Amino acid sequence: MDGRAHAGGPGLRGRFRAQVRDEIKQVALRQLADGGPQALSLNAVAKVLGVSGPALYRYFANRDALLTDLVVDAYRDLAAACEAATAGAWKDPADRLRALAKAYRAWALEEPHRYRLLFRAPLYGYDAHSEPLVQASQIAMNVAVEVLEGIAAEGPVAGGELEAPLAEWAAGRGMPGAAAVIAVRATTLWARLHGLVSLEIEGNFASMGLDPTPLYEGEITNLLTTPPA
Amino acid sequence: MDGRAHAGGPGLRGRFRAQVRDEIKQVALRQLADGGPQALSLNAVAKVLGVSGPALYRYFANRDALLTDLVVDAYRDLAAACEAATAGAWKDPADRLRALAKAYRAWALEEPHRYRLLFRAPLYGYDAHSEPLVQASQIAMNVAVEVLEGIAAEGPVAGGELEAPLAEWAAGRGMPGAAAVIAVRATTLWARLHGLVSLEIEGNFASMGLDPTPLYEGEITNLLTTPPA
DNA sequence: CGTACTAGTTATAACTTCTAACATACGCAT
DNA sequence: ATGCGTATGTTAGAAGTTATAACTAGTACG
Repeated sequence: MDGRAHAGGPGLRGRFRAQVRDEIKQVALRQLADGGPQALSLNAVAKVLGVSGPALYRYFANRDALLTDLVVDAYRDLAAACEAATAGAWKDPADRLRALAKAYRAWALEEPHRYRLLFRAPLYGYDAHSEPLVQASQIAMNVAVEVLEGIAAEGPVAGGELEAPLAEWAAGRGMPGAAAVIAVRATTLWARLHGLVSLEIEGNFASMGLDPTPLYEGEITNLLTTPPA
Repeated sequence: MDGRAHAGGPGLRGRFRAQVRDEIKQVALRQLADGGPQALSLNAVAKVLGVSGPALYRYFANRDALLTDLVVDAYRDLAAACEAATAGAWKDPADRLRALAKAYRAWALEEPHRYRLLFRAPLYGYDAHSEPLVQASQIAMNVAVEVLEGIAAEGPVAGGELEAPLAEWAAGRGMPGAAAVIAVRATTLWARLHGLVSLEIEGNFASMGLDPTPLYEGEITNLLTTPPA
């Protein structure tokens, strides 16, 4: 309880700590890229970094903590990529939605191991969505919501059974203005994109010898012409 | 190279072998149910079965071989459940499609660990879809194709860019009659179901506090009213 | 009835995660 | 400038994993 600065603070030591954490995650990502989550070994990471085994436990409580951190980072990265692709001014909001879908797919294809990480129950023993993970996943949803809001604010105001819980959810996220319709469309969009991307990166389309690009276009067009709600 | 019967044949020894393999898989599934693929340990399985460690290697080449077997079984089970739910005579083929979606979702919710197994790259080092796995996954597709064939044989004959490869794929599967439209709809159906189911079993909907049932209904209805192609 | 093959055993190597006990070195406040 | 205290790294080791090797016992089949 003395006035000394601890490692969590912004002191020199804290900065070094953050830097090492990043280095560890970088190496871990490389190991994860070839071999999947199974192949991520703290020991191997330590060896690459030139330190010996248990040193890493000063930076991450355990292997799962490192994985969870990677998941959160991945959610942020995906959301950032989608935001970047949809930023700026757009004549046709429909084009903006298409750009969002394209960016989502592109990110997943570029780093399939990280995308896979997102949807694997992060800690099989724990609650599937512990707090930080829920928050991280919502970042991605926010982008979808924002893009869809620009498309059809004039859409049907919805009277479906989903309205109540979705309106509540929207309110809880600080966007009480967002109608339930938007939320329905956002989740539908997310589910469609995830379905296609997931099948694509697992090779299910490739094994059938077909390029799924038209399927993506079809789903987006469908969402634009006959939106749910 | 003598005339003796080997363990693979239908002899007494072969039957015993098959039975033990099944027992192993059963115990493995139980371990997999709580703890995920990470928690599946051959040693632990052996201990449960009352045999000691390396004995299991007489029945499965390695841990991944066992996992692959479980994946194939899961594909067959899922397909069987969908077939059973759509068997018999149906007045309205649309209802049959709804029954298919319901069965697909129900199976996944009943055994999320097995569903997760399906879409996890089975052997990270190998080709994502080695031959037996591709075959197994096609079983599930066949059900979707068959159901969709009954719905709108009169649908638009499709002139999209997907027609050529899909027709080829259909022909290669011994259903040259199936138009490319059907294949497009089948893959779209599969992707939509998988997207929703995947988000549901990972808790993404639950974390938002909403029941995705209407989303399923919406997607199926949409597929019926404005089918892709 | 004997042979050849199978199914089990133990021992062992090379890994893994993670804890404990200990040494060092460095930043911070005095 | 100097020393305290913390953070960081080290080695040792426990308990677990996959997987191989060498060996033993049993049994189905010709």
